[in-house]
Amino acid sequence: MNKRSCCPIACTLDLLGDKWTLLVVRDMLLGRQTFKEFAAAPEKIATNILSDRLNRLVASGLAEKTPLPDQPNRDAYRLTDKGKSLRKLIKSVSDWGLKNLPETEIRMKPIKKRRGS
Amino acid sequence: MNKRSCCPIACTLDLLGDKWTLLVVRDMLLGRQTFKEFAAAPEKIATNILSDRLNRLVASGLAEKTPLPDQPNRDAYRLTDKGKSLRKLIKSVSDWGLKNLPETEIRMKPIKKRRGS
DNA sequence: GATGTCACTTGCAAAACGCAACTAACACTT
DNA sequence: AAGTGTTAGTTGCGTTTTGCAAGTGACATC
Repeated sequence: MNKRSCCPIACTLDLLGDKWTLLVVRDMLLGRQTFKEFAAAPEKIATNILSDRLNRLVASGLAEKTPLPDQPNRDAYRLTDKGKSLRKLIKSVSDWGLKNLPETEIRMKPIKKRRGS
Repeated sequence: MNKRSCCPIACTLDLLGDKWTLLVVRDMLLGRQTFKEFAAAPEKIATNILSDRLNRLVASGLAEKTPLPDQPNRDAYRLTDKGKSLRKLIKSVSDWGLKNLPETEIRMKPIKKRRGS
């Protein structure tokens, strides 16, 4: 995508500024790894959008896709270090929402670790 | 808009999750107030989008619109306290961009205060 | 009276989104 | 071997949102 300006806010929004990308990153931070797990989030993302967002995250170096060894034709999507560095940003978003938007609460739980994570 | 879930991240994205809203808030934090000033940002927002985003910010209580006393038919858009509380979130976005995206830098300057601001 | 500025609105084409249906690859059951 | 189920998508298509250019109305200035 072409940059709109050199502003770090504008450039970050070029990458993450939509309604779904950060939610996928949120789920990755909570330990979710497979297509099915992301699709099971309470927001009900459409599968074509999810597919697109996962590909973009990989293309931009925020996540990487690796085959799950024990299950054939299944891939795990995991955050790279660059992707993990979004934790603070997401915390800020979450904190602002909790403080300023009524009826928001944290309900999603981290997933227990699995082999290879 | 209907909430997608009770997650504070999802709800915040319902409000701010697009490519333009946070840039307008950024400009407001830098002291910009009028339609023309927002339209002059380096990202070249289209006027119909700008008009829509200003109305949404007012509707959601993040900004308020007041007539400029000295200039007829001109309005100033200013952040409410709720809107100003986005400063930390925007700082996180900016910090992440500066650290992780090449060729980003802070170039925009705060505007000198004017009467009534 | 003509021109310019500001804050929009309108029209229209292009892109993104949302939903449902479909497919390919493999596993599991009978 | 055939049928069923699960996973991870893709495809089609109608709706919504965006982007761009042009137009409008109110006022100010020349």
